[in-house]
Amino acid sequence: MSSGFALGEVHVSSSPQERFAEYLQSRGKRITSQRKALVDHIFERHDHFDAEELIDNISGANRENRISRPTVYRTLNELVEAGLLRRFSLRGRAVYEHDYGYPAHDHLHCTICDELIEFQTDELPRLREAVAREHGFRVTGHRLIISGICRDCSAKRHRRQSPLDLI
Amino acid sequence: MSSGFALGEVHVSSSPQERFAEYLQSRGKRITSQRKALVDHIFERHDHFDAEELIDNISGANRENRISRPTVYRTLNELVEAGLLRRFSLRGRAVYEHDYGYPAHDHLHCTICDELIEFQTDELPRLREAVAREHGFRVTGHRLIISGICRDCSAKRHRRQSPLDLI
DNA sequence: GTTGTTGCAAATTTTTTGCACCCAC
DNA sequence: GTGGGTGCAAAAAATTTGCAACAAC
Repeated sequence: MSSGFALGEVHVSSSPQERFAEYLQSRGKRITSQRKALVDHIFERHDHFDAEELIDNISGANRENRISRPTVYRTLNELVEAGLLRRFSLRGRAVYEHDYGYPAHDHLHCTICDELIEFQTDELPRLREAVAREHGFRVTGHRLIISGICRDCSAKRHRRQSPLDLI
Repeated sequence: MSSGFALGEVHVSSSPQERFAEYLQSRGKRITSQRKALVDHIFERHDHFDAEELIDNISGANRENRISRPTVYRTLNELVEAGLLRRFSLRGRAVYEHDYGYPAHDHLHCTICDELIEFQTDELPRLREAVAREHGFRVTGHRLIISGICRDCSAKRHRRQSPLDLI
């Protein structure tokens, strides 16, 4: 997926690359090859990942143009700030997912295989607002994770589940 | 609040101390002064805390009978396993709350003052089951955190909110 | 007395930071 | 050319573990 940072183009429904470029420019930050490579890589496919995974994948793909661990962490923070990624915490470590061009959704988390399954319901926004109104709370977001055992793991084993349920 | 580990008593609606004692016994684990002190201290009042807070409080109260950091962590894990505490993650570190004698509830999290406000709704369990059924998922729990700005912080400042929204 | 527990120190894991060199603007 | 970025190594923060002394059973 080649994708330059086309700037000065249409400002409607831009790509994540363009959005990130706008964000960087608006802050006087620079568009570097590392940041380009990371955004491209991250938005090539939709799924959940953590910093370690990203570092491994990037290093595996571009052996000579590898990106350092600190830079990956710094860029992930910028992408969250830019509103392109969402971050949450699972088993005590940060997990990221696209927050761009993807409908709001929540997750089922299998405590056995660690898989995240997305689901969507229109009841949440309603509930969110109702609760917030009751408490004079100004909502900016929410995070719902339903934990349990997925269909596959239920079928595979009938052993005890992991005691480590750090959501 | 004095509270021994009265064993062999009624098995209905026992205290957290009793419940923990039962848990320990059932696993061949031992009832030690440290574990007693921790359970007593934790269930003296209802609120949210993290490991560091607990260590500070315990050390402040019992200067001579202080409890080491590793023991606090180990006991917290046991209390979670025993079903007496729930653990989740906020801003990248583990937060605990009672899961005993306290109705199921969820949280509003103020990203400014970091306060947790509890709320309760009977819609969640319904929603949870509906979603789970749809995905062949066996639910063991859930975690909903609605983030935003609480009434007080809204009143106090009209500045920007914290960019660090690691839920 | 046996076996699990504690405290210490050290290791691990995840993430951040200081700094000299480098590169986008 | 200049100010922000990168990579390195090292620090920080949170949590876990190995082990010898110790205490509950």
